[in-house]
Amino acid sequence: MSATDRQVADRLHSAAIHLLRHVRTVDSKSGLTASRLSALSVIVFGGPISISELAEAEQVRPPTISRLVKELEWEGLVSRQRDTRDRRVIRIRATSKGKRLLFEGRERRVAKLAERVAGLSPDERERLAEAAATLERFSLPADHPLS
Amino acid sequence: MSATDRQVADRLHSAAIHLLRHVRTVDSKSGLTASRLSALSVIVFGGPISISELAEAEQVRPPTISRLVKELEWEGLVSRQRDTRDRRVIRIRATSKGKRLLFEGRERRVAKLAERVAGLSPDERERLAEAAATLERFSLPADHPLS
DNA sequence: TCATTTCGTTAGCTAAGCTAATGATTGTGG
DNA sequence: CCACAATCATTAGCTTAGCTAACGAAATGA
Repeated sequence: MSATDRQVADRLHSAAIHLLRHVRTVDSKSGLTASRLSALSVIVFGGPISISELAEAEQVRPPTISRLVKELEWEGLVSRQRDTRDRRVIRIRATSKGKRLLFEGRERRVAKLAERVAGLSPDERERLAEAAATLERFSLPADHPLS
Repeated sequence: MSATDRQVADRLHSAAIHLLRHVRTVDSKSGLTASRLSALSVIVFGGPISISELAEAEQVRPPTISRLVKELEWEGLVSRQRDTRDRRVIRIRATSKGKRLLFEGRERRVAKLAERVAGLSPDERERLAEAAATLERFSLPADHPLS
C-alpha cells in the first residue's frame, strides 16, 4: 500500500462524506432517506429477496434491515411473504407504490447532484463522468445486485 | 441537465453510500466516527473557528455541531474559548491530543480504503487516482477549509 | 429424537441529524 | 440612552440508522 493509495483513499473518503451531506438536504420532501432508497432499490431490482440477503447486499447487520423493512412495509412500499420451502425465511418484494417512490425519490436526490454536475465545464464534466464510472466499479462489492 | 448528468450523479450517489459503509467498519477501534473525523479535521486545519463557521463548513445545523464539539471537548480533543471581542462567539481549537488522534483515526479509515485501492490493477489504480482528484474538486464547496 | 444451526425479531444502546425555544450578548433606531 | 431586534450558542426533544445480545421458530443432521 503506497502513500499515493492513502491519498487517493483519503480523497474518496472526504468526498463521500460531503456528497452525502449535500444530497441529504432534499430528503425532507421525499420521505426517503439514503438507507431506504438504497435498500428499496435492491428490493426493486433484486427481485424477491430475504432479510439476510438484503443485509449482506447492504453491508449491514440483519436487525438493521429487519427494522428498515418493517418501516418500509408500514408505509406500503414493500410486502413480505413467508417462503413455502423454508418457513424461516421471508421474501420481500416492492409494491407498485414502492417502485414508483423509488424512482421519484432517487430522482430528487440525484437531481440535486446533477444540478452541480450540469454546472461544470464540458471538460470537467467529461472527467467526472469517467470518475463516476471508475468509482462505481470500485465501490460495488461485485455481488451487489444493483444500487 | 442531461440524462448523462443524472447517470453520473446516480453513480456518485451510490458509490458514496457504499464507500462510507465500508470504512465505517473500522470505527470501533478508533473511537472516531466519520462526522467527528471530518469536523476535527476542519478544526485542526481551519485554526480557531466558531460554532457557526464550523456548522457551515460541515453543512449541518449549529445544534449538531454544538453537541459534537461538546463531545470532542469531553474527550479532550478540542478546547473552547470565548472570543474577547464578541463574547457571544466561541473559538474552538484542537488540542495536541486532538491533532494526534485526527491523524491516527483518519489513517485507520483511510487505510481500510487504501487496502482496496492497493488490490487493483495498476491500470485501474491510475484511473481511480484521477477519479479521486476530480471528485475532490467536485465535492468541495469551494469555501471548505480542508478535508 | 435431540442437539445444533440458521433466520428473523426484539430490546436496548449509541451517534448524528433536525426543529423549536431560550439565554446571553451585540447592535441600532428613536 | 434605551428598548427592541438580530445573532450566537445551547438545550430539549424528536427521528433515523447503526450495533450487540438474547430469543423463538424452523430446519438439519448425528
